[in-house]
Amino acid sequence: MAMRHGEPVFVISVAARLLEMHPQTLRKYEREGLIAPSRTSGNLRLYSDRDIERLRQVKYLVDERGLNLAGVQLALQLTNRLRETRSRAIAAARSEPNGACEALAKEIDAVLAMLGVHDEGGR
DNA sequence: ATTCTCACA
DNA sequence: TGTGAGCA
Repeated sequence: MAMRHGEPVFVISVAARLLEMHPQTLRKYEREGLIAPSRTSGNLRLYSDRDIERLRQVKYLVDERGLNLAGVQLALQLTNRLRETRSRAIAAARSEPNGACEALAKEIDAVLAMLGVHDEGGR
């Protein structure tokens, strides 16, 4: 009934309530380049469930780990590169007999977890 | 009723 | 950082 990912969207008040954050904070994060919600033709911000997950990660990094926004930016970049590297490791594991790539993927998952990525399916 | 941007202190 | 004006 609900497309499991990608597009369905929430206006800022709903997203803020879901995340227990203020709409103002969400706007600021966008200004700082941490998130890029889509917009309606009337310019209203629309947050997808992917955006919500990303925002959850940001919240974790800020509240639990004490990172400032520059730190979050870095963490987000590290997350992207780690995910890319992880998919390569998975692909390599499929063509290599030894379990080295599998182990590598596991290690990457552990690092992603440190960055606040509590994955759904992973990737 | 809500959200948006901009401006001011 | 927060609050309010004026708009869509």
